[in-house]
Amino acid sequence: MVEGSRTPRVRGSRSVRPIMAVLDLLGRRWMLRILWELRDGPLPFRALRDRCDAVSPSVLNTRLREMRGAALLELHADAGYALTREGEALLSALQPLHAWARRWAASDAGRVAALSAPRPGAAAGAASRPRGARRPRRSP
Amino acid sequence: MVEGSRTPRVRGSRSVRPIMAVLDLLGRRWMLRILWELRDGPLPFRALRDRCDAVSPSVLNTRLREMRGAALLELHADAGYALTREGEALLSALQPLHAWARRWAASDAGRVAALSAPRPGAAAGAASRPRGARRPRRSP
DNA sequence: CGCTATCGCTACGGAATTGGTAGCGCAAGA
DNA sequence: TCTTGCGCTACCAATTCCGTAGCGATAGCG
Repeated sequence: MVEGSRTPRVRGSRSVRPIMAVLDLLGRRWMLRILWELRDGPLPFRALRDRCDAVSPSVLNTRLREMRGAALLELHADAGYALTREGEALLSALQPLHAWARRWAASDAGRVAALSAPRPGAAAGAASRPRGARRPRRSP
Repeated sequence: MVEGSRTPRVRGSRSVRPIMAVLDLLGRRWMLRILWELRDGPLPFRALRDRCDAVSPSVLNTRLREMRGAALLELHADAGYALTREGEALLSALQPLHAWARRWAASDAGRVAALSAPRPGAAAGAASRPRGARRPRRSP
C-alpha cells in the first residue's frame, strides 16, 4: 500500500496525473448527469433535482458542493446553478462522448445490454451462480 | 413521479436518449478508471485490479461483467481483459476529457479543490454546520 | 505424482455512500 | 399576515463498496 491500509482514492498519492482526479470526480453518482442537465443553461436547485430523476437533495447538494469546490459551477442568486467557464469547457470535452453514445445505442450492444443497473446485490458476488468457491467458514 | 415511487435509474423511461444511459453507466465507481487503465493494452484480472488502487475483486468483477455486457471489453484467455472496438472508440471519445483535465489541474481550481473525496459522511448534510434546519424530532 | 504459483472469480461481514422523506429559515408576493 | 417557493439540512433505511479469505482449474517443476 501507499500510505495505510486504505488508499485515498485519488488525490496525488501515486498518480499525480490530473486525469485520475477527474476520472474519480466524474465517477461519482449523478456527477456526469448534473453536468449534462446544466447544458441548456442555469437551473435552480429543485428544477435540477427533478431532471435528475429526483435525486436526494442530500446527494445533490453534496455533488453541487463538490462541483462548486472544483469551480465547475456557481450559484447565481437569480438564476440558480450555472456552469462556469471551466464547467462549460468540461461539458464540451464531453461532446465526443455524446456522439459515441448514439452510435453505441444504435448497435446491438447498446440495446439494453448491461445497463440493467446494479440494483439487487450488485456489489459482491451476489449473483445466483453457485459455481466457484464455497467458503466453509473457518475461525480467524 | 413517472412510473412509481422510484425511478429506474436510466433505461428508456422518460429519456430514450442513449447519452443518459452512458452517463449512468460511466457514473459507476471505477468504471471510467478501468476503461482508462486498459488504454495501453490488455490486462489480466489481478494486474488490472492492482492498477485500480486494489479495488475489491467483487466490484471489479461486477464492473467487468457490466462492461462485457455492454460489449466494451472481452476476456481473452491468453492476454486477459481487452477493449473491443467499441471500447476503444469510447476511450477515444474520452481523450478531450484528458486534455481538459490537464488545463484544469493547472489552474487554481484544480488544485485539490473538491477532490477531498466523499469519505466521512459525504452523502447527507453531515457537515458540521448547524445552521439551517433543526428537526425537533416528531412522531410519524 | 506432489508442490507451488497464478488466474478468474466468489462468499461473507462490516464500513461507507446513496436514497427517501420531512422540514427549517429566509425572501418575495398576494 | 398568509402563502408560496427556494436552498439546504437532519435522520434513517437501503444499496453499494471494501477487505479478506479462499475455491476450482491450469501450468511449470522436480
